[in-house]
Amino acid sequence: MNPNRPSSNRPVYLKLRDQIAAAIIDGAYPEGAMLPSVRALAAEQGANPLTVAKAYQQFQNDGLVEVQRGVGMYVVRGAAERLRAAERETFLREEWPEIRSRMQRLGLDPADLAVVL
Amino acid sequence: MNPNRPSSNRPVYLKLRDQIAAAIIDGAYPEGAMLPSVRALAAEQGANPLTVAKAYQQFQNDGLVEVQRGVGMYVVRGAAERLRAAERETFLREEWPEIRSRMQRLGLDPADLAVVL
DNA sequence: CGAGGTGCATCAGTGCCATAATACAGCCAT
DNA sequence: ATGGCTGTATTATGGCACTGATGCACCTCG
Repeated sequence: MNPNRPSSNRPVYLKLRDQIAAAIIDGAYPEGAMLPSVRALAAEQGANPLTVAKAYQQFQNDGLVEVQRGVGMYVVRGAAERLRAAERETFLREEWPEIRSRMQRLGLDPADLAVVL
Repeated sequence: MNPNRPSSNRPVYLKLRDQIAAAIIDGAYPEGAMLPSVRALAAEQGANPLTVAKAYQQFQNDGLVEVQRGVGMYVVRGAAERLRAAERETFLREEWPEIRSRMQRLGLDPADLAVVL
């Protein structure tokens, strides 16, 4: 009834990007470590290597990942914290206001749902 | 830096749909009242009439709006509450879990942000 | 010097979205 | 009845995002 913002029909490269970002923040990809190669991650996720590359792209643009051509991509020092700070900033500025007003309209209170975990 | 879920580059017909839904829930389009005509709303919003029609489409499919051919479209009795209930349901089931875990990863607590209004 | 692993550029295909130009069917007030 | 308002169906078109297949440039290791 409501085709709103389901993560399902979201572009694959964005889902991958979120997933990788989460892995970096959580330390699943530690700083200094090498990321899975585009082909490896593509095979694992059942996606196209180029789609994975597109997901990786932003991280190197933002300087969170260092590319050694012919070798691989490595997580830069301080990437986790920088990434978290940046994501937090944009979340609060662009996403939360809409979510907040939307919940308000629906008669929901974030404080009540906070405990649900 | 983060092209995540900006309402900006969302399809027009979906933005219109959300906007109309909000107007119904808030009572800006009271029950029994006639909605703006496709052409009128299109002109006002600078969109194409067919795009507006596409936005209206779902509401009649869901029986929240009644069409009187040659006259206009009217908000059905009980539409506001039914709409709110449906949106609340899908929000809690599909959107909130992701938001919740995302905030958790970023070190944010919904309860803290609730007061900000 | 190859072999096999990297990332990356190029080109092509597909589908959704939005717009446009008409045209039609129904209702209503003048 | 006629003009003017409703929603709707049709067809075509341009743009853009997403995905995909292929091949090339680069590096490391044995």
